[in-house]
Amino acid sequence: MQITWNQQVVKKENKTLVLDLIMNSFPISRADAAQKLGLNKGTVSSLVSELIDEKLIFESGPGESSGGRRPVMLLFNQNAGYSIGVDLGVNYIYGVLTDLLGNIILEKNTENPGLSYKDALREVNSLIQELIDSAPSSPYGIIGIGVGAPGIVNKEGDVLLAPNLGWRNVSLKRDLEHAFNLPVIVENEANAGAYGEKKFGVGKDYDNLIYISAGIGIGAGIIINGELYKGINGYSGEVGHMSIDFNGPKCSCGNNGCWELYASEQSLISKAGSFGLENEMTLEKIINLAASEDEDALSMLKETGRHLGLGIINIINAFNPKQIIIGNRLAAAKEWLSWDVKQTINKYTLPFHQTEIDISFSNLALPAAALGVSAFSIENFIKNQLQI
Amino acid sequence: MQITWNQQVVKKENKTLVLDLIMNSFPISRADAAQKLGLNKGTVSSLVSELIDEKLIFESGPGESSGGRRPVMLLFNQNAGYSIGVDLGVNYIYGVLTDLLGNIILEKNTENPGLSYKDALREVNSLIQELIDSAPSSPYGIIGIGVGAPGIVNKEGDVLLAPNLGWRNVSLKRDLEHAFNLPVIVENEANAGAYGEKKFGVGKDYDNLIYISAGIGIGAGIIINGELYKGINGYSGEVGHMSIDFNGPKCSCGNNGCWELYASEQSLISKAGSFGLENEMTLEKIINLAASEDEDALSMLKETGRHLGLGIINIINAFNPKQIIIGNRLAAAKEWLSWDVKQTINKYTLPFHQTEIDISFSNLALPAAALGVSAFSIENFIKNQLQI
DNA sequence: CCTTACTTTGTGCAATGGATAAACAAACTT
DNA sequence: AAGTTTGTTTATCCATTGCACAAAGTAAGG
Repeated sequence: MQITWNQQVVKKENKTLVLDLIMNSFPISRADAAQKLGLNKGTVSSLVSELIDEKLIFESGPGESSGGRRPVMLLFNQNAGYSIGVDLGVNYIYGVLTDLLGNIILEKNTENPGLSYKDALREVNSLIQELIDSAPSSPYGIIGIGVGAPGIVNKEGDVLLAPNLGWRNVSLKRDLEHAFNLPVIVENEANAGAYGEKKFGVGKDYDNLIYISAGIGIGAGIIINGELYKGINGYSGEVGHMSIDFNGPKCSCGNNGCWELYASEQSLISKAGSFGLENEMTLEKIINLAASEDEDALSMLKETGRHLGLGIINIINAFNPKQIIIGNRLAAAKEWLSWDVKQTINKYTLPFHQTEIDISFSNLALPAAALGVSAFSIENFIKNQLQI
Repeated sequence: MQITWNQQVVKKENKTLVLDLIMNSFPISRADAAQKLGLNKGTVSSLVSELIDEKLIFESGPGESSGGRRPVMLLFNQNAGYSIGVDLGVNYIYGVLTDLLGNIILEKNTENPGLSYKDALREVNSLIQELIDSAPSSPYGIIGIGVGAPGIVNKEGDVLLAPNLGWRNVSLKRDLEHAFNLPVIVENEANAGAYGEKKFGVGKDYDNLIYISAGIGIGAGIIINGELYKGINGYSGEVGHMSIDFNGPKCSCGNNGCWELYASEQSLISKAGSFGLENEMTLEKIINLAASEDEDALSMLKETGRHLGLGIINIINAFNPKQIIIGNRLAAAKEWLSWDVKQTINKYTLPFHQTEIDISFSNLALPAAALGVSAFSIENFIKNQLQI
């Protein structure tokens, strides 16, 4: 049995169009919406009155006249409910409570939670509970929880492997759903970041982009036609284990010369060792050294930039995206990486690709991963809400 | 102004569903179609009668009774029109005339046409004209022409660069449209092959696959959710220039250690040189040597298989597809490549990927590229036909 | 300041057209 | 003869549309 098409579907789709328009270009009048969407004024009026009944939008009062009757402006009711987004890091848990437009209402951070799944889950639960407790009252309450996790996540929301946390086959989504009785979405951290950047960050203007999450390891989130592409099982974007040197050193994954051995935070720290710098090196220390013009730090970063660029070239050749966003921890070193990344790409990419591609870095002030998963929850909620 | 939804759209979509069903599972009765699609019997009856009027389907007579009145079976009118697909190779032009189901009615081959664009275009024109002239008469006649070309093709159907033909910036689509006054589609050869395999070949059962066209160079066609993914400009799938060894030899593209320096037909022939085999080596000669158990040929092929596998691992990690199809010239050496390709992938891929992925080779009896572009033309035609 | 003509906004209502359910006729099986 | 299956017909439902219209504004002239 297939999806069939009938008038109910038409109505649902048109209602979605109207709501999307109000969400994206507010305030807007009924007449303006009708004209922009190509729908009849009456149709828009009737859909709008339903949306008002459902408390998803509201009338904000009269707008400016353009030579006739003053329009009644419509606003999306961003406080109709609240969403929670959690970025589950290796040594932190960061959570946000957002309104339905993704504006941050409240943020909470837990440093150095226990590594074991049991401990981490307890911390995540208590952080989420705090966020829930401090949410303002609203028609729909908390509409869902999104979590970004640093590992391989299947389409059922199980974390199959999170090497840096030592987790294997944990049913994170199911456990959280049981704890809170709310819709839960669990996504790979790179996918979450990709969507966060696409909705709220430097990827706002593009619908085809690839977000490179360069942290301890490297992962990628792939946005095609404005939607996350997850592959057949949800494992797409494992570009950290793309080999760029098949004669290179062994990687933990079994392959040789994986990209993340050359261009991740981990690799940068290892390079520090070979440069004879002190042990216990961190990305922050390296950046500080570079800021004070330390020659070794500068050339380590230059090399990392070149290696980042080499992998990005491979990605560009395969996907032909409109934009590449470099995010996560290494984005903090933008100032020292950017030139070498772009130079490498310009030098070694087919000329056709170069003219049109945009290479950007994340703005670290934006918690892209947490906002991305929060946005997923919001979209699910709205889709379900308009279902009938 | 956006696309808006109304009853006409509903009708068009339902009509498409009915026609698709009849195209894919024929013969089928009205009642059966209604049940399978979840549409009302009356709706199906009315859509079917329109499709019959448009000569896209016809009644083939009574079928088997299942305990009551015998059904009237419906068939897709595969002879309502004919489509042309051309595979433009480096030293051949191969064209097919197909019915609307992609069955080959006639094939024509031109060996060693002139290399210059002017010469090749003249040969292509005359081959297409011959196919047109021998098409049976039909309600819609020739419904379109598809061409697969070995090079970088943008979304406007210009061949921007075909290194092995020496073409640069030729407006192939426009020139053919002017010559025949028919809808023309020009696609990259790998994209054409991918779609051909997906529709008619070993990819029939899958909707997420990557076709590796391993010929003189290497390209890939990417099928996501049953549709060709072309990237923002149409340049996706340039995986031949994915570097698998950034310290490796220089490639003509400017990069180092590109995959096609290790795993293409060209590279295999070069390897022959380093093994001290005679000059003027060809893939066919190497295969013949391997068939007679020549040690050098066997180990050359083994190495090529391993190198093929290494690049495929990178592709799997990035895309997480359901299937990889190795096609074009090197597929002829399947017997000597298959084991090493699969072995390499098993050894070096993350275990999650391994369980579910299907690694296949093209069946060379199937002219995938020509059939793929022919299928594109057919789909365009049907989409336009149902537009009103 | 008032009047008049014109614009723009938003609602109400009949018409349109496509899907649906149910009744029904035709054709077949048991 | 009774029951089944197929395909058509008919009345009904429902969402969009176009148009009329009321409400609420602007602009210009006296």
